[in-house]
Amino acid sequence: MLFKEVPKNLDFPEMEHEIAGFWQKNDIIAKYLDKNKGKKKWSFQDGPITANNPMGVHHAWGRSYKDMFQRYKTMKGFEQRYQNGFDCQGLWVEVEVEKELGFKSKKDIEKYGIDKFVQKCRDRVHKYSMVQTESSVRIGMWMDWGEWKTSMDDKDWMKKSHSYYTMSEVNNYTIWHFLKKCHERGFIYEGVDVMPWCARCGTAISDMEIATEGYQELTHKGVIVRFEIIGRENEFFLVWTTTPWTLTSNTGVAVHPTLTYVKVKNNGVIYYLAKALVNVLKGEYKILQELPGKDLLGLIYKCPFNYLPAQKDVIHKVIPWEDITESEGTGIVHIAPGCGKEDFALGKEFDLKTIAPLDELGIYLPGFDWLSGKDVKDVAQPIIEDLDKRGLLYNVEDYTHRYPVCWRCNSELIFRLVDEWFISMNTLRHEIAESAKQVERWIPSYGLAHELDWLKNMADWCISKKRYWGLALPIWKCKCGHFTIIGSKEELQQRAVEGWDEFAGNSPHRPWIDRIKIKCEKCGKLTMRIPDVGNPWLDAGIVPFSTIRPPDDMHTLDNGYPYDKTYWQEWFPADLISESLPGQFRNWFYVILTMSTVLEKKPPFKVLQGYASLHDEHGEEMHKSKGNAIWSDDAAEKVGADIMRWMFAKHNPVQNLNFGYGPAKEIKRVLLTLWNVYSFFITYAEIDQFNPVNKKISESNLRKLDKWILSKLNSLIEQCDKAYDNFDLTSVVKISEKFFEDLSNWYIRRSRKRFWKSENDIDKEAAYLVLYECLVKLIRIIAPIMPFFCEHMYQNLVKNLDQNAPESVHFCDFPEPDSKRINPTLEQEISMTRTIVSLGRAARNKANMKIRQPLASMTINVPGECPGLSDDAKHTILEELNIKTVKAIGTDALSQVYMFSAVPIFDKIGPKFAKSVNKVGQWIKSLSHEKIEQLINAGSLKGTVHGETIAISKEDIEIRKIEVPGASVMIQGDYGVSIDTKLTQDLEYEGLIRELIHKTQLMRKEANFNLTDRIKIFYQTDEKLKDAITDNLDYLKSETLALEANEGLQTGEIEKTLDINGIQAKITLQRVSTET
RNA sequence: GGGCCUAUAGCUCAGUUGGUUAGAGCGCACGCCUGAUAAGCGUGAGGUGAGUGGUUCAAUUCCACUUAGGCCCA
Repeated sequence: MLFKEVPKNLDFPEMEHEIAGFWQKNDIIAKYLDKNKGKKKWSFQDGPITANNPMGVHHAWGRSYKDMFQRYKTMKGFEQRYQNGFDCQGLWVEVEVEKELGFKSKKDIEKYGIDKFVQKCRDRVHKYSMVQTESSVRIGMWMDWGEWKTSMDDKDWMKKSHSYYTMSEVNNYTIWHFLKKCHERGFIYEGVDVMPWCARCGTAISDMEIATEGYQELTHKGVIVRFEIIGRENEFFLVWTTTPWTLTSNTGVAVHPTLTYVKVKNNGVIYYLAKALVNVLKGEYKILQELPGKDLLGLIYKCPFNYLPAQKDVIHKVIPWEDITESEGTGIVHIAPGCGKEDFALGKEFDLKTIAPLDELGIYLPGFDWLSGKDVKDVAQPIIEDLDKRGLLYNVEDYTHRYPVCWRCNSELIFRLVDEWFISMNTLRHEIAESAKQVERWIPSYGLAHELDWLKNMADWCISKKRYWGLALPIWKCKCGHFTIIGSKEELQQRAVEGWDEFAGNSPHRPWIDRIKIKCEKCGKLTMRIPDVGNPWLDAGIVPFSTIRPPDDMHTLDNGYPYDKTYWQEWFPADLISESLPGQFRNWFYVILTMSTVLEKKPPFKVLQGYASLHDEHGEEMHKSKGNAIWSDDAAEKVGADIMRWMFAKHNPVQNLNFGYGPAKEIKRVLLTLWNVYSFFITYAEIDQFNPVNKKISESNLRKLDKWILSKLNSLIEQCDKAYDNFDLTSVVKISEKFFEDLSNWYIRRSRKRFWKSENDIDKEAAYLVLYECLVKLIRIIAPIMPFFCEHMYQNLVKNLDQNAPESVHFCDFPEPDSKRINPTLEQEISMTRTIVSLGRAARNKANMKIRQPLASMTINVPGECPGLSDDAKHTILEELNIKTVKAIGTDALSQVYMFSAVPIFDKIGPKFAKSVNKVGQWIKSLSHEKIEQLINAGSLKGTVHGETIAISKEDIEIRKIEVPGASVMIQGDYGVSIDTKLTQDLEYEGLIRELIHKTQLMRKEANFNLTDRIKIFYQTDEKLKDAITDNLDYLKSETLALEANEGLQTGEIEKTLDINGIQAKITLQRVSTET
């Protein structure tokens, strides 16, 4: 056996497991990683995946891109780092561990012990990084994984894995270095701000984190409250809010200075509100006065909760605010600077008092009377009742709006005044924008505009989190107010006055790091580290600096940035990053640009390739809670990794991808075309014992068809190379699929007889060699996209025969196109031939003439500039269409098959002929072809209708072309085909015989005869078919392998009554001999 | 309110120096092939290219505005 037999229908997952076994057994991945050592470098920077859960199909999408780009560059001979990265620290891991342990709040964590909790977080990362590595390998992602199946109590597991981990010492200390640089430029400050806050997690949620799923449609109480104006009797502001709990901290109201407000009398009371919003009033009202908002400025009022101790001595003012809209509420906006972001900013600007009512778990602080100690979640209704009791409630209604929720635990966020640490973006934002502009290419190109928009609008970066598992912010703050930022482990050791011994040997995490005390530079007192941990985007943002270090020594502090930049410089900046678009402009892209700008004043990547979101097959977002999420492993086992990868690559990355098993089936069908080609080749090459080793394609033996497919093949190589180089996988897939189609539906279909014939001549060998060439080149083109499938074919087609060939298709170079083979003229000729054939089929379809019925002749119309049809092309067309001759070919060949007919345009002839219009219309319809030609040539035509002479012009009629009887015509552009549908007796008889042969073959199959069994045919039918059989007896016998065909009835293996083009025929088949 | 993206067949989407007649897959209908066969192939129907205006000899393509949807920000 030359080749391994291949199954007719490919089971992708099964094949992939077999190939994965082969790779493992022969250490293929390691050899692949080594292949280009010492050659020119191409640098890919992996954005870390959070090692917190199994991989979803959305991860598989992105990771497939990363793998495909790197594989292509490997085939092009570049040395790469193949470094994968895991994101480890942050709230998302904590939340999962809390769930595991059944914790409800931060108190549970403190009770459990921070050290144990942190260890649990570490373990989770360890576990899921292994799970994700396995899933990545399953989908064919070849990275430098190192040793990754480590036991949970292996202390060195992180070193054994070659992936980077953002919780590593190296990563954390490099962030310290960055923060110190920021501090040296004065960017770091501790600020008070109102932040979105999750009371369950007990932490601020940064702007960056309120992502798409950070909002939910929620219903709250919208209340309208009366604010009594001081110094004006019986006059009130009407103020609307959806967060009654914030009324306790109200210190002002805002009006739009130029909008029109009204003073109205309603139920005997005077109210103020925006004119456009008077429909909120209940009952009758009378407008007493219209006034611009600015006329209300300077008034003071009684806050509804002025009895609370926290409100003591507060003056409540009216202030201007231009962002007020007339779309909802009352146009007078309640301002609580301690409970809202804009409120806080306005409060600062207009010197309002700030009252912060809640502690970090959302409980009212002392000073709020009956509310103190109550949970903010539970106070809306009591507050409304309290207001009502005191006569201050004007109205209350349900109000549904999009409201921010915690993106991890789904709790409603509140806005809370907090002390957090920030990096100021005042000057930095411009520098980052400059870096962004230096990026060579954003794919898609709108990326730069998008990033710049974010940079223009973003707030200062809040880097602190009041949590446990994360970067220990290296900030030691003294009671005197001074703070110190430590930039490295070394510096920490030098500065440590207490606690170093306890800390040494641990990673720079809580709680160990918190033991260390240093001396305040200013007052000399011992100071503690602030308890906050870092925002996790610090962790991911530093990786262009912290992770580019010698792969055999990833964890030594001083052999990489910033101590020893030798290795780092060879790989920085990255040639490519590839990540999901929607969130990353304000996340990863933003933070790596920021950190790189501070550290190196330039962008850390040259090209960014981004992609949209993955949805389910109905276009819905995937959520675990919704039940429509799909794990990568499940998808791989169900449809196969290569099918997923092909689907991913085919998709336009800017669009959301709808992933599902339905779409996967479509992909499989396309790939089965290629599989069928391969399986066809194997089947026949095996029969003929065709061995391509040491054989070369000889130009002189090639047919036109061979030259054509070789031209297509080399165009394909050229175009795919270009597309890959452009990171445009969509094009690679689309033009490859077109090639599968050309190869299968034209090259093989037209070449079948060459493979079937019994003699092994040079023509047959040429066909084998050409098909072989196409297959082995093709698999090298698409190997980066379908590593398993291509490996399978490679092993069977190449390695199986040639021990000197590279061990794996993934060690092969990307094919070089042979431009001499590319022949556009030939490609055009075949394309023309195929167009004509398809028109011929359409014409047959229209006339209801199946291919089996031979026809006498056809006429072909071709465009003027076309060089005419070669004999070869003509022959192909006739054979494909089962037609005897071509009657005419030319630019005007179809003129004879059409007749003109005219249809009156009544709009035109109506006014001309008034009452006789119907008669004229009939006359027009009856005009002959020749008369219409006259009309066309002369522009007008005279005639007699009911004794009257009339004249019509060209414009009065619509000219239609109709086919002459006996022809069926199809036109497409300048191409046209007319087939002669008239049947002579010979043609009819031949058609009958072919129908009979076809049905006899079906009977042979049904009777389970072997392909080579000889038979006898007995028939009983009418005269016409009998004549037809007599006339074509030899043909019938040779096609059906019949020794005899006789009239009469006999018993046999199978007997049937057939319908042969409407003629009944009783047929019996007898088997005469059988070969085994 | 500002920025970005999108709008093409029932569905999912292609379509560039602006140029005859806007394409594909799926689905649907009809059919072909029967030596790749629990496969393969073809043909057909289906479009006022979201709307309006502009630039141009010519606009799905360029520009402006409007509408609808999506994303980001305020």
